[in-house]
Amino acid sequence: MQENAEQTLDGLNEILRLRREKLFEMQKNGKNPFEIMKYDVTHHSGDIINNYEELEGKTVSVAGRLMSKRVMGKASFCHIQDIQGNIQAYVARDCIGEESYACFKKLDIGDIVGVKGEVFKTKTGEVSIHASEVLLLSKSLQVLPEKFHGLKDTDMRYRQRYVDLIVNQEVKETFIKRSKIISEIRRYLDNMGFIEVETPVLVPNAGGAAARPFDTHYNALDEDVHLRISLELYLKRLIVGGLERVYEIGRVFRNEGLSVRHNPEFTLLELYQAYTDYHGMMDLCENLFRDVALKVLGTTKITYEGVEMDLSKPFERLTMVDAVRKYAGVDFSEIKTEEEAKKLADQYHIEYEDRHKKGDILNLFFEKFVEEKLDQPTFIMDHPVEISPLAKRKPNDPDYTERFELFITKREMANAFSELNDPIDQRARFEAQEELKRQGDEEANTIDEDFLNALEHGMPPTGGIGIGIDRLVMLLTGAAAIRDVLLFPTMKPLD
RNA sequence: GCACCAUUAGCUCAGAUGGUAGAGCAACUGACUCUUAAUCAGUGGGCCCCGGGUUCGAGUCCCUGAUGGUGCACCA
Repeated sequence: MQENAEQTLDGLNEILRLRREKLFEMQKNGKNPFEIMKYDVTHHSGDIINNYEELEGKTVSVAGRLMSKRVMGKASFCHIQDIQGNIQAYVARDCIGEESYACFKKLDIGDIVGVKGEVFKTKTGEVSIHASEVLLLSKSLQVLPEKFHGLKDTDMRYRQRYVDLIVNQEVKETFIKRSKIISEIRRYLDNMGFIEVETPVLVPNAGGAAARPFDTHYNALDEDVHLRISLELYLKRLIVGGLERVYEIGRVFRNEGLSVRHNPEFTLLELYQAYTDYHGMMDLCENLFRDVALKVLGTTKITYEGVEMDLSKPFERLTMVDAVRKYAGVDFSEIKTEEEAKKLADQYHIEYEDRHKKGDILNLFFEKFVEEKLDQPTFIMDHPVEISPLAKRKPNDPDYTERFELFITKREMANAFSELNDPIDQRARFEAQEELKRQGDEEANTIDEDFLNALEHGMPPTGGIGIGIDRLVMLLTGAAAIRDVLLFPTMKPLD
């Protein structure tokens, strides 16, 4: 077996060949690093550095990746990297023995090692471990990127995230922060009496949002199925079922383009709360953003791409009609018909399609003139009914709905409604969506009969909200691209 | 899907006007018992993204294609 392995050396470049040869040499001498089963780790790097007073002179053992090595004859320094960061070790021949020191000198950057020794400070004041033992725990056969410039090539950073995580510390911090954000959200909602649920990913009817789904086939039932595009319709069924407060943090899939803020699979939080409305959702959303920022960052003041904001200040609340009036100078409250709206769109050189109605035109004005202005946290409220097939109408203005979207740094961060619970109106809205689909709108919803059946059993008045977790993480970590907050973003295969 | 830009050593990058492919780090050999982008001396390392074309000659110019980045479109 080893002979086979050695034959594979032929095509390799010099550096890779040498590392494999080192490994085979060790294996021949009965020191196969891959036979090491465990190592007794007593401390992590950061704990030692932060608790130096207490640990000085004590013996500790750490384990991690060898990130640097400076050999000065019979004594050396190296850095070991673990989950918390780096710690220096001082390795002297006279302390670990001649044979061990010879092994140490053969270690490569990237090897996994265990170091045991006393905690001390060097002349220059760096907290270090005075090694009494250095063990190779696993061999690295690949070469890490250069220590000073690191790995910059975005293609390789995303495809080989493990390397990115090893050499770019801020990447590791981003993903640790992402994890904290999600656990703080869970803690916040759990404390409010929400229960976390899981609903189907493979669905016969991909509804609850305007998006093209991924299609696949379930062989055992010989049925075409889709990957979900939202969580909405199943969570509302649970409100009908009496669970009162539910949420799900889950992956959804939309068969659409990639961009700096779009990935075909992304993480959505949706929650539904019985006996409240979209005002309740606005308060909840605002408080949630604030609380998470405070817990994870220790402050509500953040800067994203040069935009400073303080999440502790009340978020601006503006209806879509008011926003268009404010930023485009166009007053849709005076527009009564589709014809008037389209004439206005012509004047402002806004392109629309035949099937667009008054509310669609208002939304086009919003997208063209308002979105780009919404840097500070702003709730845009009361969307037209045409673009809100799952939201309750405003009782005194049935062309509009009790809906809001939260915008921060020009990006939609959340979308919420007073949930439509009238099954007859809901059926009519679905039918309008199906008509749009017939007219060529590939993102329109289709009728979900079982969901309608659920509504017919009676759904309490309910507020619901969806929050894009990836974009929230981008905001709180300062990440410029969604790919920087996804461990393994979607990439085109190389072959 | 469209436009523009990029792709050169393991990594980060140079390579005017077409004329034998370069640096730093990493690696290898040697020296060195408090270094830290260690230092000093020496050595090796390349399908210049793939494929065509122009040319006496292409990393460089032209055309296909691949992958990535940015913007647009779609969308959250």
